[in-house]
Amino acid sequence: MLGLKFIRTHSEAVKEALSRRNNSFNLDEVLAWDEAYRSRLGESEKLKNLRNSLSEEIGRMNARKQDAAAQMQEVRDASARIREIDQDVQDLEQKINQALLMIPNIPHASVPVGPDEDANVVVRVEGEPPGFDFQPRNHWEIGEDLDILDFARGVKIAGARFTVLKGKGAQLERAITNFMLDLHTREQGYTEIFPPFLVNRATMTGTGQLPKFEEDLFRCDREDLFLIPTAEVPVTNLYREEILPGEALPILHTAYTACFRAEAGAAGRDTRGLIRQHQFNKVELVEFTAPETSYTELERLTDDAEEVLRRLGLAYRVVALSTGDLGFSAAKTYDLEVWLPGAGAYREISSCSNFEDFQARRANIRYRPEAGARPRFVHTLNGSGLAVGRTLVAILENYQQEDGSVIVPEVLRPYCGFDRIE
RNA sequence: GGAGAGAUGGCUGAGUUGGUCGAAGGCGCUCGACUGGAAAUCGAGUAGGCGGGCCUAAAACUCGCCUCGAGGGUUCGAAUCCCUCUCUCUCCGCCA
Repeated sequence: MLGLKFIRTHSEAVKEALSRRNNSFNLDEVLAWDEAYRSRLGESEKLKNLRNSLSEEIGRMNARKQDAAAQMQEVRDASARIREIDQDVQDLEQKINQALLMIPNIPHASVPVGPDEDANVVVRVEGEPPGFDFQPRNHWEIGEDLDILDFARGVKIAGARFTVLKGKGAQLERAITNFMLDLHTREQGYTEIFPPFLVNRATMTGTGQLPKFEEDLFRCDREDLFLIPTAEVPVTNLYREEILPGEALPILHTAYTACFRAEAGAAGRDTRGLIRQHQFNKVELVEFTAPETSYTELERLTDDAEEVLRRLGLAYRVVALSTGDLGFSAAKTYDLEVWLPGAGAYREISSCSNFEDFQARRANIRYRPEAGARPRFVHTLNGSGLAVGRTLVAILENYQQEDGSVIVPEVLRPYCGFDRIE
Protein backbone atom coordinates (compact mmCIF):
# COMPACT_ATOMS: atom_id res chain seq x y z
CA MET A 1 0.00 0.00 0.00
CA LEU A 2 1.17 3.47 -0.78
CA GLY A 3 0.89 6.22 1.80
CA LEU A 4 -2.04 8.57 1.32
CA LYS A 5 0.18 11.56 2.04
CA PHE A 6 2.62 10.36 -0.59
CA ILE A 7 -0.14 9.98 -3.17
CA ARG A 8 -1.48 13.39 -2.28
CA THR A 9 1.85 15.16 -2.71
CA HIS A 10 3.21 13.07 -5.60
CA SER A 11 0.06 12.33 -7.57
CA GLU A 12 1.72 12.79 -10.96
CA ALA A 13 4.57 10.41 -10.14
CA VAL A 14 2.08 7.80 -8.92
CA LYS A 15 -0.02 8.10 -12.07
CA GLU A 16 3.09 7.75 -14.18
CA ALA A 17 4.13 4.63 -12.24
CA LEU A 18 0.68 3.11 -12.68
CA SER A 19 0.86 3.60 -16.42
CA ARG A 20 4.29 1.95 -16.56
CA ARG A 21 2.62 -1.03 -14.91
CA ASN A 22 -0.23 -1.03 -17.43
CA ASN A 23 -2.55 -0.35 -14.53
CA SER A 24 -5.75 1.56 -15.16
CA PHE A 25 -6.43 2.63 -11.61
CA ASN A 26 -8.43 5.88 -11.30
CA LEU A 27 -6.33 7.97 -8.98
CA ASP A 28 -8.26 11.22 -9.46
CA GLU A 29 -11.30 9.70 -7.82
CA VAL A 30 -9.27 8.85 -4.72
CA LEU A 31 -7.75 12.33 -4.64
CA ALA A 32 -11.23 13.84 -4.73
CA TRP A 33 -12.37 11.63 -1.86
CA ASP A 34 -9.29 12.64 0.08
CA GLU A 35 -10.10 16.32 -0.49
CA ALA A 36 -13.65 15.85 0.80
CA TYR A 37 -12.46 13.65 3.65
CA ARG A 38 -10.07 16.23 5.02
CA SER A 39 -12.55 19.05 4.76
CA ARG A 40 -15.30 17.11 6.56
CA LEU A 41 -12.80 15.91 9.15
CA GLY A 42 -11.87 19.50 9.89
CA GLU A 43 -15.51 20.41 10.51
CA SER A 44 -15.95 17.43 12.79
CA GLU A 45 -12.83 18.16 14.81
CA LYS A 46 -13.86 21.76 15.38
CA LEU A 47 -17.19 20.63 16.82
CA LYS A 48 -15.53 17.97 18.95
CA ASN A 49 -13.22 20.62 20.32
CA LEU A 50 -16.27 22.67 21.28
CA ARG A 51 -17.93 19.65 22.84
CA ASN A 52 -14.85 18.82 24.90
CA SER A 53 -14.39 22.29 26.30
CA LEU A 54 -18.09 22.71 27.10
CA SER A 55 -18.22 19.33 28.82
CA GLU A 56 -15.34 20.34 31.02
CA GLU A 57 -17.11 23.56 31.83
CA ILE A 58 -20.27 21.68 32.71
CA GLY A 59 -18.26 19.52 35.06
CA ARG A 60 -16.88 22.58 36.80
CA MET A 61 -20.30 24.25 37.00
CA ASN A 62 -21.89 21.15 38.46
CA ALA A 63 -19.20 21.06 41.11
CA ARG A 64 -20.14 24.62 42.02
CA LYS A 65 -23.87 23.79 41.90
CA GLN A 66 -24.46 26.17 38.99
CA ASP A 67 -27.12 25.61 36.34
CA ALA A 68 -25.57 24.29 33.11
CA ALA A 69 -28.73 23.60 31.15
CA ALA A 70 -27.81 26.00 28.32
CA GLN A 71 -24.37 24.46 27.87
CA MET A 72 -25.82 20.99 27.92
CA GLN A 73 -28.23 21.88 25.16
CA GLU A 74 -25.40 23.36 23.11
CA VAL A 75 -23.38 20.18 23.39
CA ARG A 76 -26.42 18.10 22.52
CA ASP A 77 -26.79 20.06 19.28
CA ALA A 78 -23.10 19.82 18.51
CA SER A 79 -23.15 16.05 19.07
CA ALA A 80 -26.01 15.64 16.63
CA ARG A 81 -24.08 17.48 13.94
CA ILE A 82 -20.92 15.53 14.71
CA ARG A 83 -22.84 12.31 14.20
CA GLU A 84 -23.89 13.42 10.71
CA ILE A 85 -20.46 14.66 9.68
CA ASP A 86 -18.68 11.62 11.06
CA GLN A 87 -20.87 9.40 8.96
CA ASP A 88 -19.48 11.16 5.88
CA VAL A 89 -15.96 11.02 7.25
CA GLN A 90 -16.25 7.29 7.88
CA ASP A 91 -17.72 6.56 4.47
CA LEU A 92 -14.99 8.50 2.72
CA GLU A 93 -12.26 6.98 4.84
CA GLN A 94 -13.50 3.50 4.06
CA LYS A 95 -13.68 4.18 0.33
CA ILE A 96 -10.17 5.61 0.38
CA ASN A 97 -8.75 2.70 2.35
CA GLN A 98 -10.36 0.13 0.09
CA ALA A 99 -8.95 1.95 -2.93
CA LEU A 100 -5.50 2.18 -1.36
CA LEU A 101 -5.43 -1.61 -1.00
CA MET A 102 -5.97 -1.98 -4.75
CA ILE A 103 -3.09 0.26 -5.87
CA PRO A 104 0.06 -1.71 -6.77
CA ASN A 105 3.54 -0.76 -5.66
CA ILE A 106 5.65 1.75 -7.57
CA PRO A 107 8.45 0.11 -9.58
CA HIS A 108 11.98 1.09 -8.57
CA ALA A 109 13.87 3.37 -10.97
CA SER A 110 16.19 0.49 -11.94
CA VAL A 111 13.35 -1.74 -13.15
CA PRO A 112 13.31 -2.15 -16.95
CA VAL A 113 10.27 -0.44 -18.45
CA GLY A 114 8.07 -2.56 -20.68
CA PRO A 115 4.57 -3.92 -21.16
CA ASP A 116 5.10 -7.61 -20.32
CA GLU A 117 7.58 -10.43 -19.73
CA ASP A 118 9.15 -9.92 -23.15
CA ALA A 119 10.65 -6.73 -21.75
CA ASN A 120 12.39 -8.60 -18.92
CA VAL A 121 16.15 -8.26 -18.95
CA VAL A 122 18.63 -11.10 -18.46
CA VAL A 123 21.08 -9.72 -15.94
CA ARG A 124 23.57 -12.61 -15.95
CA VAL A 125 23.90 -16.22 -16.98
CA GLU A 126 25.68 -18.63 -14.65
CA GLY A 127 26.89 -22.20 -15.12
CA GLU A 128 27.13 -24.38 -18.20
CA PRO A 129 24.09 -26.39 -19.30
CA PRO A 130 25.15 -30.03 -19.41
CA GLY A 131 25.81 -31.65 -22.78
CA PHE A 132 24.09 -34.92 -23.62
CA ASP A 133 25.06 -37.45 -26.24
CA PHE A 134 21.49 -38.68 -26.19
CA GLN A 135 18.11 -36.94 -26.33
CA PRO A 136 17.40 -35.70 -22.76
CA ARG A 137 13.95 -36.54 -21.50
CA ASN A 138 11.31 -34.67 -19.51
CA HIS A 139 11.31 -35.11 -15.75
CA TRP A 140 7.89 -36.73 -15.75
CA GLU A 141 9.10 -39.48 -18.04
CA ILE A 142 12.24 -39.99 -15.98
CA GLY A 143 10.28 -39.93 -12.74
CA GLU A 144 7.58 -42.35 -13.84
CA ASP A 145 10.11 -44.80 -15.28
CA LEU A 146 12.05 -44.74 -12.01
CA ASP A 147 8.78 -45.17 -10.08
CA ILE A 148 9.44 -42.09 -7.95
CA LEU A 149 6.71 -39.82 -9.37
CA ASP A 150 3.11 -41.03 -9.52
CA PHE A 151 0.93 -38.57 -11.37
CA ALA A 152 -2.06 -40.86 -11.93
CA ARG A 153 -2.52 -41.66 -8.26
CA GLY A 154 -2.09 -38.01 -7.32
CA VAL A 155 -5.03 -37.21 -9.54
CA LYS A 156 -7.02 -40.10 -8.11
CA ILE A 157 -6.69 -39.13 -4.48
CA ALA A 158 -6.81 -35.33 -4.85
CA GLY A 159 -7.23 -34.12 -8.43
CA ALA A 160 -5.37 -32.48 -11.28
CA ARG A 161 -2.11 -30.73 -10.34
CA PHE A 162 -1.50 -33.02 -7.38
CA THR A 163 1.33 -35.54 -7.49
CA VAL A 164 2.61 -38.35 -5.28
CA LEU A 165 6.34 -38.68 -4.61
CA LYS A 166 7.48 -42.20 -3.84
CA GLY A 167 10.56 -43.97 -2.53
CA LYS A 168 13.76 -42.20 -3.44
CA GLY A 169 11.71 -39.38 -5.00
CA ALA A 170 10.16 -38.58 -1.65
CA GLN A 171 13.51 -38.95 0.07
CA LEU A 172 15.24 -36.68 -2.43
CA GLU A 173 12.55 -34.01 -1.94
CA ARG A 174 13.21 -34.16 1.79
CA ALA A 175 16.98 -34.10 1.27
CA ILE A 176 16.76 -31.01 -0.95
CA THR A 177 14.65 -29.23 1.67
CA ASN A 178 17.07 -30.01 4.47
CA PHE A 179 20.10 -29.08 2.39
CA MET A 180 18.62 -25.67 1.65
CA LEU A 181 17.57 -24.99 5.25
CA ASP A 182 20.99 -25.97 6.56
CA LEU A 183 22.74 -23.72 4.07
CA HIS A 184 20.55 -20.75 4.96
CA THR A 185 20.68 -21.24 8.72
CA ARG A 186 24.26 -22.43 9.24
CA GLU A 187 26.15 -20.45 6.64
CA GLN A 188 24.02 -17.49 5.61
CA GLY A 189 22.70 -16.32 8.98
CA TYR A 190 18.97 -16.92 8.63
CA THR A 191 16.82 -17.93 11.60
CA GLU A 192 14.48 -20.76 10.80
CA ILE A 193 10.73 -20.38 11.24
CA PHE A 194 8.12 -23.08 11.00
CA PRO A 195 4.84 -21.19 10.65
CA PRO A 196 1.17 -22.18 10.36
CA PHE A 197 0.10 -23.15 6.84
CA LEU A 198 -3.35 -21.64 7.38
CA VAL A 199 -3.69 -17.93 8.05
CA ASN A 200 -6.45 -15.39 8.56
CA ARG A 201 -7.66 -12.56 6.35
CA ALA A 202 -5.64 -9.83 8.04
CA THR A 203 -2.44 -11.78 7.39
CA MET A 204 -3.30 -12.32 3.73
CA THR A 205 -4.05 -8.61 3.40
CA GLY A 206 -0.76 -7.67 5.04
CA THR A 207 1.38 -9.13 2.27
CA GLY A 208 -0.97 -8.12 -0.55
CA GLN A 209 -2.73 -11.37 -1.52
CA LEU A 210 -6.04 -9.89 -0.37
CA PRO A 211 -8.33 -8.27 -1.22
CA LYS A 212 -7.39 -8.38 -4.89
CA PHE A 213 -6.33 -11.97 -5.47
CA GLU A 214 -8.70 -14.11 -3.43
CA GLU A 215 -9.48 -16.35 -6.41
CA ASP A 216 -5.84 -17.53 -6.43
CA LEU A 217 -6.12 -18.90 -2.90
CA PHE A 218 -7.57 -22.01 -1.29
CA ARG A 219 -9.90 -21.09 1.52
CA CYS A 220 -11.29 -23.03 4.45
CA ASP A 221 -14.81 -21.76 4.47
CA ARG A 222 -15.75 -22.88 7.95
CA GLU A 223 -13.12 -20.82 9.78
CA ASP A 224 -12.45 -18.26 7.03
CA LEU A 225 -8.80 -19.28 6.94
CA PHE A 226 -6.62 -19.46 3.85
CA LEU A 227 -3.97 -21.96 2.85
CA ILE A 228 -0.74 -20.05 2.37
CA PRO A 229 0.48 -19.68 -1.23
CA THR A 230 4.02 -19.06 0.08
CA ALA A 231 5.83 -18.85 3.42
CA GLU A 232 6.25 -15.15 2.67
CA VAL A 233 2.72 -14.65 4.00
CA PRO A 234 3.01 -16.04 7.54
CA VAL A 235 6.67 -15.11 8.00
CA THR A 236 6.34 -11.48 6.88
CA ASN A 237 3.25 -11.13 9.07
CA LEU A 238 5.16 -12.40 12.08
CA TYR A 239 5.82 -8.79 13.04
CA ARG A 240 2.52 -7.30 11.94
CA GLU A 241 1.42 -4.39 14.16
CA GLU A 242 4.80 -4.31 15.85
CA ILE A 243 7.53 -1.72 16.37
CA LEU A 244 10.88 -3.47 16.22
CA PRO A 245 13.98 -2.09 17.95
CA GLY A 246 16.37 -0.64 15.38
CA GLU A 247 19.24 -2.85 16.48
CA ALA A 248 17.18 -5.94 15.63
CA LEU A 249 17.49 -5.16 11.92
CA PRO A 250 18.14 -6.71 9.58
CA ILE A 251 16.03 -9.74 10.52
CA LEU A 252 16.65 -12.77 8.32
CA HIS A 253 14.24 -15.69 8.35
CA THR A 254 14.06 -18.87 6.37
CA ALA A 255 11.11 -21.20 6.41
CA TYR A 256 10.11 -24.45 4.83
CA THR A 257 6.40 -24.70 4.11
CA ALA A 258 4.08 -26.42 1.74
CA CYS A 259 2.47 -23.86 -0.58
CA PHE A 260 -1.03 -23.98 -1.99
CA ARG A 261 -2.17 -22.15 -5.10
CA ALA A 262 -5.45 -22.35 -6.95
CA GLU A 263 -3.74 -21.47 -10.27
CA ALA A 264 -7.01 -19.88 -11.33
CA GLY A 265 -5.61 -18.12 -14.39
CA ALA A 266 -3.32 -20.95 -15.50
CA ALA A 267 -5.77 -23.39 -17.04
CA GLY A 268 -4.02 -25.44 -19.70
CA ARG A 269 -0.52 -24.27 -18.78
CA ASP A 270 2.13 -26.75 -17.62
CA THR A 271 -0.45 -29.48 -17.25
CA ARG A 272 2.14 -32.24 -17.29
CA GLY A 273 4.78 -32.78 -14.68
CA LEU A 274 5.67 -31.11 -11.41
CA ILE A 275 6.15 -27.56 -12.65
CA ARG A 276 2.73 -26.16 -11.76
CA GLN A 277 1.06 -27.87 -8.81
CA HIS A 278 -1.73 -26.91 -6.42
CA GLN A 279 0.54 -28.00 -3.59
CA PHE A 280 4.31 -27.75 -3.57
CA ASN A 281 7.16 -27.38 -1.13
CA LYS A 282 9.29 -24.31 -0.89
CA VAL A 283 12.08 -22.97 1.28
CA GLU A 284 11.63 -19.24 1.58
CA LEU A 285 13.93 -16.40 2.59
CA VAL A 286 12.31 -13.37 4.24
CA GLU A 287 14.09 -10.23 5.33
CA PHE A 288 13.17 -7.11 7.28
CA THR A 289 15.57 -4.23 6.85
CA ALA A 290 16.00 -0.49 7.17
CA PRO A 291 15.00 1.47 4.05
CA GLU A 292 18.55 2.63 3.41
CA THR A 293 19.90 -0.87 2.87
CA SER A 294 17.06 -2.72 1.20
CA TYR A 295 18.50 -2.66 -2.31
CA THR A 296 21.92 -3.93 -1.32
CA GLU A 297 20.10 -6.54 0.75
CA LEU A 298 18.10 -7.56 -2.32
CA GLU A 299 21.36 -8.34 -4.11
CA ARG A 300 22.61 -10.32 -1.13
CA LEU A 301 19.38 -12.25 -0.68
CA THR A 302 19.32 -13.09 -4.37
CA ASP A 303 22.89 -14.30 -4.13
CA ASP A 304 21.95 -16.48 -1.15
CA ALA A 305 19.31 -18.15 -3.29
CA GLU A 306 21.74 -18.48 -6.20
CA GLU A 307 24.19 -20.25 -3.90
CA VAL A 308 21.76 -23.17 -3.72
CA LEU A 309 21.87 -23.53 -7.51
CA ARG A 310 25.65 -23.19 -7.61
CA ARG A 311 26.15 -25.91 -5.03
CA LEU A 312 23.74 -28.19 -6.84
CA GLY A 313 25.73 -27.58 -10.01
CA LEU A 314 22.72 -26.29 -11.94
CA ALA A 315 22.98 -23.76 -14.74
CA TYR A 316 20.75 -20.73 -14.35
CA ARG A 317 20.23 -17.12 -15.28
CA VAL A 318 19.05 -14.07 -13.39
CA VAL A 319 16.27 -12.03 -14.92
CA ALA A 320 15.12 -8.55 -13.88
CA LEU A 321 11.36 -8.36 -14.30
CA SER A 322 10.02 -5.43 -16.30
CA THR A 323 7.47 -2.94 -15.00
CA GLY A 324 4.72 -4.80 -16.85
CA ASP A 325 5.62 -8.21 -15.40
CA LEU A 326 6.23 -7.11 -11.81
CA GLY A 327 4.02 -8.58 -9.09
CA PHE A 328 1.43 -6.39 -7.40
CA SER A 329 3.38 -5.76 -4.18
CA ALA A 330 6.95 -5.72 -5.53
CA ALA A 331 9.08 -2.67 -6.31
CA LYS A 332 11.78 -4.80 -7.92
CA THR A 333 12.09 -8.50 -8.65
CA TYR A 334 14.80 -10.84 -9.88
CA ASP A 335 13.69 -14.22 -11.11
CA LEU A 336 16.15 -17.08 -11.02
CA GLU A 337 15.59 -19.38 -13.96
CA VAL A 338 17.15 -22.84 -13.98
CA TRP A 339 18.11 -24.67 -17.13
CA LEU A 340 15.85 -27.66 -17.83
CA PRO A 341 17.33 -29.92 -20.54
CA GLY A 342 14.09 -31.87 -20.95
CA ALA A 343 12.18 -28.70 -21.68
CA GLY A 344 15.13 -27.12 -23.47
CA ALA A 345 14.47 -23.87 -21.66
CA TYR A 346 15.15 -21.82 -18.57
CA ARG A 347 12.29 -22.02 -16.06
CA GLU A 348 11.61 -19.91 -12.98
CA ILE A 349 12.79 -21.58 -9.79
CA SER A 350 13.01 -18.56 -7.51
CA SER A 351 11.70 -15.03 -7.34
CA CYS A 352 13.49 -12.47 -5.16
CA SER A 353 11.78 -9.16 -4.48
CA ASN A 354 12.12 -5.94 -2.60
CA PHE A 355 8.72 -4.68 -1.49
CA GLU A 356 10.15 -1.55 0.08
CA ASP A 357 7.55 -0.32 2.61
CA PHE A 358 4.54 -1.55 0.60
CA GLN A 359 3.88 -4.61 2.76
CA ALA A 360 5.12 -2.88 5.90
CA ARG A 361 2.41 -0.24 5.51
CA ARG A 362 -0.29 -2.81 4.96
CA ALA A 363 0.87 -4.93 7.85
CA ASN A 364 2.01 -1.96 9.95
CA ILE A 365 5.51 -3.29 10.58
CA ARG A 366 7.77 -0.55 11.89
CA TYR A 367 11.08 -0.08 13.64
CA ARG A 368 12.52 2.58 15.88
CA PRO A 369 15.85 3.72 14.42
CA GLU A 370 17.07 4.65 17.87
CA ALA A 371 15.60 5.02 21.33
CA GLY A 372 13.18 7.93 21.45
CA ALA A 373 13.01 8.37 17.68
CA ARG A 374 9.78 8.13 15.71
CA PRO A 375 8.93 4.71 14.30
CA ARG A 376 9.46 4.19 10.56
CA PHE A 377 8.23 1.48 8.26
CA VAL A 378 10.70 -1.31 7.60
CA HIS A 379 11.41 -2.60 4.13
CA THR A 380 10.51 -6.23 3.48
CA LEU A 381 12.13 -8.59 1.02
CA ASN A 382 11.73 -12.19 0.18
CA GLY A 383 12.86 -14.84 -2.23
CA SER A 384 12.54 -18.53 -2.78
CA GLY A 385 15.58 -20.36 -1.67
CA LEU A 386 14.32 -22.41 -3.60
CA ALA A 387 11.11 -23.98 -4.84
CA VAL A 388 11.78 -27.58 -3.81
CA GLY A 389 9.60 -29.34 -6.40
CA ARG A 390 11.13 -27.42 -9.27
CA THR A 391 14.58 -28.14 -7.86
CA LEU A 392 13.74 -31.84 -7.97
CA VAL A 393 12.67 -31.38 -11.58
CA ALA A 394 15.96 -29.65 -12.40
CA ILE A 395 17.99 -32.42 -10.77
CA LEU A 396 16.12 -35.16 -12.60
CA GLU A 397 16.55 -33.47 -15.95
CA ASN A 398 20.13 -32.21 -15.53
CA TYR A 399 21.55 -35.31 -13.89
CA GLN A 400 19.78 -37.91 -16.02
CA GLN A 401 21.86 -40.65 -17.60
CA GLU A 402 21.38 -42.45 -20.86
CA ASP A 403 20.27 -45.63 -19.05
CA GLY A 404 17.42 -43.74 -17.39
CA SER A 405 19.08 -43.45 -14.00
CA VAL A 406 19.74 -40.17 -12.22
CA ILE A 407 22.94 -39.21 -10.40
CA VAL A 408 22.41 -37.41 -7.09
CA PRO A 409 24.39 -34.15 -6.79
CA GLU A 410 27.31 -34.47 -4.38
CA VAL A 411 25.99 -32.02 -1.76
CA LEU A 412 22.73 -33.93 -1.36
CA ARG A 413 24.23 -37.37 -0.76
CA PRO A 414 24.78 -36.90 2.98
CA TYR A 415 21.12 -35.91 3.21
CA CYS A 416 19.53 -38.77 1.30
CA GLY A 417 22.04 -41.57 1.77
CA PHE A 418 22.25 -42.68 -1.88
CA ASP A 419 24.16 -41.36 -4.88
CA ARG A 420 21.99 -42.60 -7.68
CA ILE A 421 18.38 -43.39 -8.49
CA GLU A 422 17.87 -46.31 -10.86
C1' G B 1 -17.54 -28.83 23.36
C1' G B 2 -18.97 -27.26 28.99
C1' A B 3 -17.79 -23.77 33.36
C1' G B 4 -15.22 -19.55 35.13
C1' A B 5 -11.54 -15.28 35.03
C1' G B 6 -9.40 -11.52 32.29
C1' A B 7 -7.68 -7.94 28.10
C1' U B 8 -4.79 -0.57 30.35
C1' G B 9 1.58 2.67 27.66
C1' G B 10 8.25 -1.18 25.87
C1' C B 11 7.19 -4.34 30.48
C1' U B 12 4.72 -4.55 35.29
C1' G B 13 0.58 -2.53 37.55
C1' A B 14 -3.23 1.26 39.78
C1' G B 15 -7.66 3.24 38.21
C1' U B 16 -14.36 0.11 37.83
C1' U B 17 -19.85 5.13 43.49
C1' G B 18 -18.77 8.16 35.13
C1' G B 19 -16.04 14.70 35.04
C1' U B 20 -8.69 18.62 34.29
C1' C B 21 -7.07 10.24 33.17
C1' G B 22 -3.84 9.44 27.44
C1' A B 23 -3.88 7.49 32.18
C1' A B 24 -0.50 7.04 39.36
C1' G B 25 3.58 3.99 41.06
C1' G B 26 7.54 0.65 39.76
C1' C B 27 10.90 -1.41 35.98
C1' G B 28 13.23 -0.43 31.45
C1' C B 29 15.07 3.20 28.04
C1' U B 30 17.16 8.33 26.60
C1' C B 31 19.57 12.82 28.07
C1' G B 32 21.98 15.53 32.03
C1' A B 33 24.58 15.97 36.97
C1' C B 34 28.11 13.43 40.07
C1' U B 35 32.95 10.16 38.68
C1' G B 36 39.60 9.37 36.33
C1' G B 37 35.89 5.81 34.30
C1' A B 38 31.89 2.84 35.89
C1' A B 39 28.28 1.25 39.54
C1' A B 40 25.08 3.43 42.92
C1' U B 41 22.48 8.05 43.56
C1' C B 42 19.92 12.54 41.95
C1' G B 43 17.23 15.52 38.05
C1' A B 44 14.52 15.77 33.39
C1' G B 45 12.22 13.21 29.53
C1' U B 46 9.89 8.76 27.44
C1' A B 47 2.69 5.69 23.55
C1' G B 48 0.70 5.58 18.62
C1' G B 49 -2.28 7.43 14.65
C1' C B 50 -4.80 11.31 11.94
C1' G B 51 -5.71 16.48 10.46
C1' G B 52 -4.09 21.66 10.52
C1' G B 53 -0.09 25.43 11.07
C1' C B 54 5.13 26.30 10.05
C1' C B 55 8.47 24.81 5.84
C1' U B 56 10.91 24.27 -0.94
C1' A B 57 10.40 19.33 1.51
C1' A B 58 11.37 16.17 5.59
C1' A B 59 12.59 16.36 10.61
C1' A B 60 11.87 19.38 14.73
C1' C B 61 8.25 22.53 16.75
C1' U B 62 3.14 23.79 17.55
C1' C B 63 -2.52 23.52 17.69
C1' G B 64 -6.51 20.14 17.53
C1' C B 65 -8.93 15.30 17.11
C1' C B 66 -8.88 9.99 18.00
C1' U B 67 -7.10 5.62 20.56
C1' C B 68 -7.09 2.16 27.66
C1' G B 69 -8.50 -5.73 22.91
C1' A B 70 -12.30 -4.50 18.39
C1' G B 71 -17.11 -2.54 17.08
C1' G B 72 -21.69 -0.34 18.62
C1' G B 73 -24.85 2.06 22.51
C1' U B 74 -26.29 5.24 27.02
C1' U B 75 -24.71 10.35 28.65
C1' C B 76 -23.63 17.28 28.36
C1' G B 77 -19.26 14.02 29.38
C1' A B 78 -16.91 6.83 29.56
C1' A B 79 -10.66 3.31 30.68
C1' U B 80 -14.89 3.47 34.06
C1' C B 81 -22.18 1.78 32.71
C1' C B 82 -24.84 -1.53 28.68
C1' C B 83 -24.66 -4.87 24.11
C1' U B 84 -21.94 -7.74 20.33
C1' C B 85 -17.41 -9.80 18.70
C1' U B 86 -12.18 -11.34 19.11
C1' C B 87 -8.29 -13.11 21.90
C1' U B 88 -5.76 -14.97 26.43
C1' C B 89 -5.69 -17.82 31.02
C1' U B 90 -7.72 -21.76 34.60
C1' C B 91 -10.72 -26.28 35.33
C1' C B 92 -13.53 -30.42 32.95
C1' G B 93 -14.35 -33.34 28.43
C1' C B 94 -12.12 -34.95 23.72
C1' C B 95 -7.72 -35.70 20.93
C1' A B 96 -2.15 -36.46 17.79
